[in-house]
Amino acid sequence: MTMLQFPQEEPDFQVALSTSLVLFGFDGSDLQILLARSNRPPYEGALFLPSRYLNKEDELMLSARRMFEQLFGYDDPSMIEQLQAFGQVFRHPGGRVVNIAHYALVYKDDFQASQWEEHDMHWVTYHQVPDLAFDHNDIVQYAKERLKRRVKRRPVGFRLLPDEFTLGQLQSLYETALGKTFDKRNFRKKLFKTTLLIDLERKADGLAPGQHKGSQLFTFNREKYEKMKLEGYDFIF
Amino acid sequence: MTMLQFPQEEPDFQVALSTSLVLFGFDGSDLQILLARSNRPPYEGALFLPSRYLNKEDELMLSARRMFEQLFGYDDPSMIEQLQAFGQVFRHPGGRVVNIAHYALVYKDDFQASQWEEHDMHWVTYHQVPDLAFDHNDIVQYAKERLKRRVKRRPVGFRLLPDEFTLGQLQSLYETALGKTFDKRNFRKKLFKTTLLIDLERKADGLAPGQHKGSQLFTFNREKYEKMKLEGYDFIF
DNA sequence: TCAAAAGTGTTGGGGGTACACCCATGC
DNA sequence: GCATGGGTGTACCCCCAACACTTTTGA
Repeated sequence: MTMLQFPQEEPDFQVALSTSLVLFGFDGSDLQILLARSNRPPYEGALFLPSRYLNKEDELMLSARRMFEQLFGYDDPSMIEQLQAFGQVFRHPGGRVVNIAHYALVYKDDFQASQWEEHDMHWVTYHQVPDLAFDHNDIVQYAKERLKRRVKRRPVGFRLLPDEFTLGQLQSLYETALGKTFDKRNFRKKLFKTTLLIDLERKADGLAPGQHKGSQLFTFNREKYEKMKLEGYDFIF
Repeated sequence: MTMLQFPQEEPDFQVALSTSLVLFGFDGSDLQILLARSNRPPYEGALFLPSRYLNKEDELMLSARRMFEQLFGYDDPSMIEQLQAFGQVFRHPGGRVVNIAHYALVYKDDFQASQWEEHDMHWVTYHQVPDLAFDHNDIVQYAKERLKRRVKRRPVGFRLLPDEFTLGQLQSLYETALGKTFDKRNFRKKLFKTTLLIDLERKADGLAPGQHKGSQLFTFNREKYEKMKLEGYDFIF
């Protein structure tokens, strides 16, 4: 009880780990979060975050990566980040389960729609997350705050957008994630100043979701961003 | 393996949890981190963060709070924050141990020195953390980044300082935590603008550690800070 | 023709940064 | 007397915020 030394008393090897994944997606207009609905008793009908157990020998991110791969068809660990451990998890009849929550940003077109129907998975809009099972609302809340911080410091927004996007889409994404509105002219000036946008010198045909026909198309300057990351940069929104 | 549903296969109740605590302190001049040295085989001589196991029924922060109480003689959970779970922990012969790391900010005078000698605990300066056992260097690194973010957004620095402090102490703390230097005049202007400092209209007697005799003494305006927190505020350093 | 989104410049104010000298204290 | 830290004001520049109208498109 009063030990601060190694080796201490014996560890208590009776805890299980689960992972929940907060997936942020962008459908062209709106920021969304992926939820699943249980189709089996006793939780039938309940909404929750995509979740799995970890085996005791698994690396902490493994379940999140497996889920990601299952939903998207490929494995890209660079998109997944740990949030933190949540201890107030549902009481499993078998014992203590601690949830190590993760989040990831995705462009929705990558999705394997077949997976979702089978598991009754749905996107809900960022502002309309309903009551979830267990402590998953807390996790979503924490993930939103993390996203906010990330969007402020890094141009992560580009991860959510399709390769070619309009400034209207970009602004709408920033406004949702940061919870405020921007003046259109000032927003554009600020973004251009970063020199991270490449003007594709083409206009949208209006077929892609969320793109207004006639809007100028842009893409993200990845090489420049990589160089800026090496040099250290200031990007505060 | 491909389940995304509750209930899933059975959880694996064979993991143990430990907690490590990164304690940042300020001795009047320097930012420091508390380390322990093992005095028993097989880890004898190794340096590590103060750490404990969690019992399976414990709330996640409990061990961190107990350690804090043991070292300081009182329990103040508002000072402790979870960092995240670290999975690459030392291999315990008995099985998998996941470390849920926490950090806290303290003013060193609160410390119960008797506790330390018994457990061979020492403050090391922020910039001179040696090689630690297990993955504790990773945890320290993560904690430093978290501290940096917190210092930028909240006036947490005041938690580390004694009730009465000089502007020199405050600036030195900010410079260490943020890893850069500030112009003295600009630093003062910026701090005064926040109106979070109260001029005590007294000068330091030079007896308190790190205080230059003759320096003006200040204290932190807690009421104002509480009000600002409610209203939401912008404090970016 | 009407509604919704795109596109486009200027101005004023505030905040950040750069910069130098004198005073008080302790050794 | 010398070194160390304390204390003070100004000028410039950049960035941010506020602000309105015309054009294009689709319904």
